[in-house]
Amino acid sequence: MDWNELEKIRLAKVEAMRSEDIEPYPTRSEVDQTIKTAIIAFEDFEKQSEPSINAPQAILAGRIRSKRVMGKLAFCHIEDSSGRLQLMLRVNEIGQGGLKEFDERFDLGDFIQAGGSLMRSRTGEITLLVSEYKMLAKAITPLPAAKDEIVDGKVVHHATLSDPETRYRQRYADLAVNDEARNIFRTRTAIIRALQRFLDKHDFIEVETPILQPIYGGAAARPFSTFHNQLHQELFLRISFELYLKRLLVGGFDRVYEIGRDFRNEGVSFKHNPEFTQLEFYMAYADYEKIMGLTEQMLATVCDEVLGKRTFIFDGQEINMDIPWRRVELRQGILEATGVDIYAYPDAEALYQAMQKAGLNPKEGQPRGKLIDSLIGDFLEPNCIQPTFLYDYPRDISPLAKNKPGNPQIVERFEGFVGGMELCNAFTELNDPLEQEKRFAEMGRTYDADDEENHPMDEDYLQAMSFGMPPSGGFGMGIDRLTMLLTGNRSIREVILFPYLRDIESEE
RNA sequence: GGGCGCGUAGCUCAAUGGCAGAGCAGUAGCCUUUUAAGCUAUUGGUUGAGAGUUCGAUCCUCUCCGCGCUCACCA
Repeated sequence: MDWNELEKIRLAKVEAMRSEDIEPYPTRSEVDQTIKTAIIAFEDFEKQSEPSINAPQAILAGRIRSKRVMGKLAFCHIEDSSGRLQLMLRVNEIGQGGLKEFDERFDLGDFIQAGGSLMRSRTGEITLLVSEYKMLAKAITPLPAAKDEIVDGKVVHHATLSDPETRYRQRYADLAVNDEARNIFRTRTAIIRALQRFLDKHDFIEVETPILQPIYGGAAARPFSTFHNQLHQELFLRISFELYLKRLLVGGFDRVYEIGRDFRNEGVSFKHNPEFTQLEFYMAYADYEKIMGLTEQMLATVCDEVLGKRTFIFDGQEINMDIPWRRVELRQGILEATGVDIYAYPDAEALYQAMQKAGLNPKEGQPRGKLIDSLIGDFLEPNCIQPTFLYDYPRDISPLAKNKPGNPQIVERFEGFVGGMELCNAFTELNDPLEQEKRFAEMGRTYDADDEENHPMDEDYLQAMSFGMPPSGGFGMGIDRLTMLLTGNRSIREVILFPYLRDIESEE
């Protein structure tokens, strides 16, 4: 490794410690509690009507985040994942040598273990008066944070790491230094737990299905492909879980869900990561109406449990997740927004002409479904700031959804929009194997033969359907998007620990 | 992939076609209740990479790399 000047100075400190038989990376620590438990213990001690003479003792460990040495006395703050605490080191307890050692060998970013008794400093801050300490792990590279200040209990950063590229590439440094970043991922975990609790409570079971698949499907997207060396077989990374989860409905699991990673070989942007996390669930004997209700309930519950309230701010707007959501029939929504009645134009050419007449600048050569998709994206989605369901979709873009009785052109499908973003997608599942086979074939005709979004015919899936699948409702939702909403982030990179970034060309 | 913008010390940022600066961090001191500690002194740069214009380029031009925003594709 190439070390810079600051790092060489710290390496010299490591050498100096080793030369005195002090291990800068000891194998074990004698920590006996977290910072949080120590603070609580001290507060309890103070509350006693007749305080015992001896203040609570603690051996704590954490990363040094600030350091103030003044002659015969030093303060520093250490941080573990439970919180932050001030240490006070005095020659009275640790001697001249002990303080000098701390001053000369310990830097911001180092992990330290400190034992002593808890007290309050003159300014009233709970502080560990240190009687013994040791290095737990020396940091060679300085953390990028300059300094933090605590104002009214809130940490204020001064010139901290803010360059987005460095924050994503060196997420460890970002997390070590930026509390807000850590909180985003705590929230993300809390969201997933809340979803699992909700679904578990509703008698769903969580399952795992293959990520490597011989045939991809369940969504319109280009896959990543890979190769099994020994089997000499091309495999795809899944683009959805749908087809496998529905096989489980055939198998007799009436309520299943999976939370996991999907992979789509598409453009990368602040909205799109090549791998992203989805929740899909399938519920036997439910239809899309029932799923709509469950969706409202589920997301309201997640808000309650994660945020403690139903409202949050996203992109400057307060969003209210109370039940019920606004419901807009797709045809009606498009008619009101653009004046185009999609039911009046049953094929791509007619719809294209109508859109052109309405001055909407449609793209040429698109199948009808894609044209309708673009109407949704351009004219409906941006206006769905408050939670909204669009429902009843054209069958062209929904090959796995069931027809609405009495209207063969429409399927029972809805999408949920929040904050101007598509959040979820659900439908009454098509369970007629013959109809499904027809739909797969239709897709093959609709798209060019070389269109990678073409749904490959999945014979085994049809085989499964032919055993009989109960009438069911299915649901899919982007966890990253939900996290973006609930943490108020417009960029997906803020809510993925290690977002995809281009390789930096090595300078060899 | 297209368009626009950005890239300067470890971090956050200045600056100028003429010797590249500040705060914090670092280093050496002083300092026994600080918390952006303070005071004194001080180190630190291939200005993203490469080429061009120029007496002289960090600045102007071009190419490349990366990031951000945006459009396209999608979730």
